[in-house]
Amino acid sequence: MPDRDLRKPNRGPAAGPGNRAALIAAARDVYAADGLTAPFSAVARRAGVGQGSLYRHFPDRTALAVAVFEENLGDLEHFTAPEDRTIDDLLDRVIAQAMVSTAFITLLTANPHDPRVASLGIRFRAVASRLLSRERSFGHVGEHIEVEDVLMATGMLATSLARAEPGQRPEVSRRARALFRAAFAPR
Amino acid sequence: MPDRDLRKPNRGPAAGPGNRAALIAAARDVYAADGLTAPFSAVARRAGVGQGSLYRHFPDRTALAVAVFEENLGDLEHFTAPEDRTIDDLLDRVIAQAMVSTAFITLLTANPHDPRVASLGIRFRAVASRLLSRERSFGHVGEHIEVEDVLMATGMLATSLARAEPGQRPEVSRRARALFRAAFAPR
DNA sequence: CTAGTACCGGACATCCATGTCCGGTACTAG
DNA sequence: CTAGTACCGGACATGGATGTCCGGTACTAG
Repeated sequence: MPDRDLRKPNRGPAAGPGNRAALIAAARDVYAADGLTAPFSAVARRAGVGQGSLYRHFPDRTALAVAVFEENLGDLEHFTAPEDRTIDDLLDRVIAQAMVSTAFITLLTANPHDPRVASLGIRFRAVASRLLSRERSFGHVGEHIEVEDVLMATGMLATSLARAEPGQRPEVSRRARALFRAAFAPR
Repeated sequence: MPDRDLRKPNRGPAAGPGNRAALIAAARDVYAADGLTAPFSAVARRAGVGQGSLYRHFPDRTALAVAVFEENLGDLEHFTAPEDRTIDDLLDRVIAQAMVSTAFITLLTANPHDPRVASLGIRFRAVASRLLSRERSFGHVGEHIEVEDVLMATGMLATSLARAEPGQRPEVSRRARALFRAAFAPR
């Protein structure tokens, strides 16, 4: 993608629909660097786009965040598609995503009421549910474990990672993983 | 405590050191209602005290928060003092405090770097450590569990409660408790 | 009573994020 | 070439939080 000419203050409609993609990419960076609560306008600045274009494409921050993390959810769905995936794998993948940015789970847990966010939450729940029912049928997971437990675990895991210093994250995830593995094990 | 005469805009030094206590009490209410990030000035308003007095007694929000939650920590220390207290009891007490306000754990986990907060954290850790070593000696807790695991569990527990709707908190705490009990059990 | 002191309350200046609005530009059609 | 359109960038008005500053009041000492 060649840089657009930034010398003139106003470049007109030439920027085209690429602006939307640029905003999403910029938002991903900004969220990773400063968290989900970073100033909305910082996204526009990072994208090299005017405030107006930002609000034209995304009326509020949730709209943008959902657009960004749609992609994360797609990754999770795709990753857990194979028949032999486990809850452990899911946790791994969540950790991997959280290493880059914890904003996704922050979004899911911070305001699950918003319908747009809720739809992501439902899809995430479906992923967890599918993995859980299969693992239970194999006896790899205790009968007493419910989907809510898996959701709680992923939420706690990601939240802990979000809070931890980046340098501490491997240690945190290791510890949390051990804790939840023990908790999920058949009695 | 009789209400002070609020008709005149300025009451002079008569208010005395009672202002400090009033601010701490007000802060406790405000934190419980709106969380730790409530406007600092809201505390002054709630206490019926001027902005000036607020900043005179507490140069920044951390100073006030530490003063407020000193009391919570004292409660935990006192509660876990008897010889027969367990980690389960500690979790219970944390839950009980979190039902009223989750701001305490929010403070501990949100900025553990501040030396004033860190000193609270160290005392909390001491409480957990004492309980853990005793329970391990009884074989009530797995040998593989370390203090960090207990701290992580309390942090996760309180954070989950903080995020949950107040109506959902009993359910959340029940579920989280079950999870951690299983995780801590001897193998 | 009077002068001095210590402390109080709240106005206010400052800063930052938000969301709107508009002059201006690039493209399109005729 | 010209007129019209769609869209862009960034200035700006607004609102809220923060921390400072000062006129004023209650108490104390002489």
